[in-house]
Amino acid sequence: MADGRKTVQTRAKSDNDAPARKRLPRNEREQMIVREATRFFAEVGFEGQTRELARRLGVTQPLIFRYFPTKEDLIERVYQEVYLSRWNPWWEELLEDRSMPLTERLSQFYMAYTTAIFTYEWVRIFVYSGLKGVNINRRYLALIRDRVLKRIMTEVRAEQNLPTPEEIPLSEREIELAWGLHGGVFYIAIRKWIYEFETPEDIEGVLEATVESFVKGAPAVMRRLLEGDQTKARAPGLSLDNSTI
Amino acid sequence: MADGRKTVQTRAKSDNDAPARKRLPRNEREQMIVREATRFFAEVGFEGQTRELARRLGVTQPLIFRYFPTKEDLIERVYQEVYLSRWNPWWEELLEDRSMPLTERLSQFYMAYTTAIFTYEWVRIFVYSGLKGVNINRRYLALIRDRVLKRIMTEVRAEQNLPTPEEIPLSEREIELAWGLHGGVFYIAIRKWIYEFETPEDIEGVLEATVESFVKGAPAVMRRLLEGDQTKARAPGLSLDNSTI
DNA sequence: TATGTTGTTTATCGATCGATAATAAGTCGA
DNA sequence: TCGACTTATTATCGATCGATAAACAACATA
Repeated sequence: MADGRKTVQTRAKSDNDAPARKRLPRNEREQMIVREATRFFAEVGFEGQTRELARRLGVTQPLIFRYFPTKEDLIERVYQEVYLSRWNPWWEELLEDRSMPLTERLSQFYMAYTTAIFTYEWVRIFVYSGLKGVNINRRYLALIRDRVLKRIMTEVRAEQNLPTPEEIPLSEREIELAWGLHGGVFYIAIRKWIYEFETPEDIEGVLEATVESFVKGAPAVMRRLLEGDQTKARAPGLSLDNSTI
Repeated sequence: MADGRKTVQTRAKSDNDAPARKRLPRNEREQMIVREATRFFAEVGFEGQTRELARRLGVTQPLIFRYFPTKEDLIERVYQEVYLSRWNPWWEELLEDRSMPLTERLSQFYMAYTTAIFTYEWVRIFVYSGLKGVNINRRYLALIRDRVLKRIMTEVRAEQNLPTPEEIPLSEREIELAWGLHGGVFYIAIRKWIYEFETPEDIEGVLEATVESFVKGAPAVMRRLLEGDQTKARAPGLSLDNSTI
């Protein structure tokens, strides 16, 4: 197996599109490794073997360890590559731009958000690192909660002329309503990248419908919650309440 | 390492609660292995090593292979253990029991559903097998779509006196609305078991609020969709439409 | 108590893992 | 063109993996 390949080994595996590869500048080779490692670990998980990664790179396995002291260091770098600076501060401004209808804002936000992070690499590495128990995930969810969900619920309250969070703090139940929206959206990515199940080709239309349903459904629940009905009793005549006609 | 432990090895690891263990009946030992393997693989993934599993069981590693020819066979058995017959046919009847308000039905369904499958083992093994590309996940999601989501949307249509699926088939967009609800609910389990993030202690209340929001929000979107407005144009005056007052 | 059956352990194999050291080869400035 | 520097490969180590075979020990039966 190591016999007939020796002469060919100065080139890439010969079956692939990989170009000639010898002796790249340090930065270039490093980026190449990180990029391929990201794809590789996203596909097979962090137990993926350095030899297989090297094979995909068209280099030998010890070379990886000339760029990253340990495999764990490489993984850490992959985390940075995936998570770092995919967050767009403009999203937060967008959500509270009241010159625009709330439905429009939410649709635009989720279009921008999903466009940014609904990728094979991001979603799978996020789930893999979550299963592994890495801290990044908890920090990220806290970010979502504080910068997105709380903003959304604040805007829904404003839209309905309900008390501001300064007057009456957002309840856990209200945050959970927003989690319902956000989770429903993210579950599209899970269906696609984790379970490889069918997903709509027209994401934009689905997001708009989901957002519209949320904006029309959540306020009624919030009003009920804010009116002090914290019990588990269903409000009577509930199914009548939404027949606006 | 194999020295001082020899005499102690007839008992369990001695630091744990594991009782004396020698010479169990075949069935009993087999069940014990499957149960511990389920917990073990749910925790560390299917790359978890048979030696560590054996250590947790308080037996030697080769013993596992006297009950399961290969590790893959054991994993297959774990799949069965986790997925098999956790489906309750009564759920389907519940969803279409029109003597009950729809909100009530959906709340009861999701309470029953989450009680049945929101466990550490189920959720994590489901995600692990999904990442692995196992077929079970796609089959399961198809089950959810056909037996749950389509039923839900059929009932929402009936509630709103909209055409039945026999008259006008359910559109992909409507199914996606239901996926939004379902995904939002399942995301609670993901937050808890995959990301180890905070989740509400009062699941029932959250489910009721989420369901109520869905039942009040989805019909408006569906009416718009069924009235032929399939374009991406937002309906004018949308944010006014839901102010029922 | 002797004996056959079967659950369990001991010992070990071959493959594969991350990682290291030594060597080869490409590149650039003098 | 030659030597210093850097990139990359070869060869290999020690640990660990799933799996096998042989020896051991508990239990039922006579």
